[in-house]
Amino acid sequence: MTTEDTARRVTRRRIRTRANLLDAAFAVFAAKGFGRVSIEEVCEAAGYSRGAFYSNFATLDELFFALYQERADLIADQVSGALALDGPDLDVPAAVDRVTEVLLLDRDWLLVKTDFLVHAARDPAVARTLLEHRARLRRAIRDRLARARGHARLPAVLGDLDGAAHAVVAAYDGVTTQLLLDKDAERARAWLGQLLTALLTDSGDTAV
Amino acid sequence: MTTEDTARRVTRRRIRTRANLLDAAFAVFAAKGFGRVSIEEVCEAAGYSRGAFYSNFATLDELFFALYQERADLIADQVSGALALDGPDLDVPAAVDRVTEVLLLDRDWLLVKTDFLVHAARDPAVARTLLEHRARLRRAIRDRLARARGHARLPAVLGDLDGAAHAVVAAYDGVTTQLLLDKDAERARAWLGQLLTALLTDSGDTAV
DNA sequence: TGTATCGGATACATTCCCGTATCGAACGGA
DNA sequence: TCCGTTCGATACGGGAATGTATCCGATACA
Repeated sequence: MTTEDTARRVTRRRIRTRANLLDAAFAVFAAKGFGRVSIEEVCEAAGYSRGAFYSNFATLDELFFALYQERADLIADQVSGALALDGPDLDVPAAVDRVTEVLLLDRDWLLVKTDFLVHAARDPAVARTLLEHRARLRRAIRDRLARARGHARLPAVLGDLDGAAHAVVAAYDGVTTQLLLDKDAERARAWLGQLLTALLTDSGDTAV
Repeated sequence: MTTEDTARRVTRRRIRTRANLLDAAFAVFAAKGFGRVSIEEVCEAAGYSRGAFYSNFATLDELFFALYQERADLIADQVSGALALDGPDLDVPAAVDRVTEVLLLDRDWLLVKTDFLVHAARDPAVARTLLEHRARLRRAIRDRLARARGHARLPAVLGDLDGAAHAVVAAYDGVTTQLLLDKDAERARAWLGQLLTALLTDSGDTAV
């Protein structure tokens, strides 16, 4: 259990401290990579002593987990929101633009997210969490595609809607990898758009 | 400079030791992740003392770099070989099978490669090396596609052959990410096959 | 086979970081 | 305002990993 079961007066100060630690940790992780960061560095960046850290977290892993959870939830909401904006007809380029705004724009988040992936790849319990987040993302995409059906027929090879959603996520992951290396966000967005168009349309037309 | 300029008698023993250190490091990195591995652990796994390490490498980063370079070259050769097997007509499923055999089967390599990606994402010099390796991979793919042209028309959205090669690599990266999490290599291979079919064929037919 | 050089083991000093225990101050409720 | 609780700072001991300096056995070459 991460959270204590004993009932305690939860102070505002505590909440603020915790949030500050998480924010500082995000910045430090993004800059140096999770594997190269010490507890002390996080505390220093946040302006606290190690006592504050141990009062809020048991290990750096625990903090990292909480950090990921928090930010991933935030982003999942934003994506859902961005996908919900359209009416019943799916304007692929516009939707892709809005979504990539959320998903590809913040390089720091990509870095931290990839650190977390590496972490999860070696820890089944952590992997489960990440897989759930990805499933949530796919669900949002699938629902969006379902609403737009009739306008865009999917290529048969992808199978059903779940297959298409899977493909979208794979394309996102692939573009992310390249973006991490070349840092060219504009190109990445254009690329993702092309990939999705190629994947989601039957004929390869640029408009759906 | 990594290699010394001074001329020295290069002993066989040295070569063997270096290779042993690299092999041991690969295993340890795969198991624990680069960020969580100490120099001592590598030496212990290889059956040497730290003296041997410092005699061959200056830092753990340097070893990691050499390790990646070595293995990546090996794999690039294997991929090129696997792609060269076919005749002028491109049998997509067969080619994909042969290539994924190399690219997706060794989970340890995927883990280490992702560690290296994370590393490269924060170090431009390292990133350059990784980008070059990816460019080499794309070149092999592009050449293969070029040889097969006329049989398979590419979707217009991907642009030219380079675009198509880029898309193939992106698909590979995307599938890799998922594979790291669910460890289902069989599914990953099937998935990659579907994605490539969807990306590389104009009509979405399963055969080219 | 002899010998000069090389490679790796060992020992050491040092630095960094961790986790805990304790204490004073801030806080929230009455 | 007062008081009990909680939060975070400080101080401490300990462990682990680092990098270096030194030494001895292994190795290549005559």
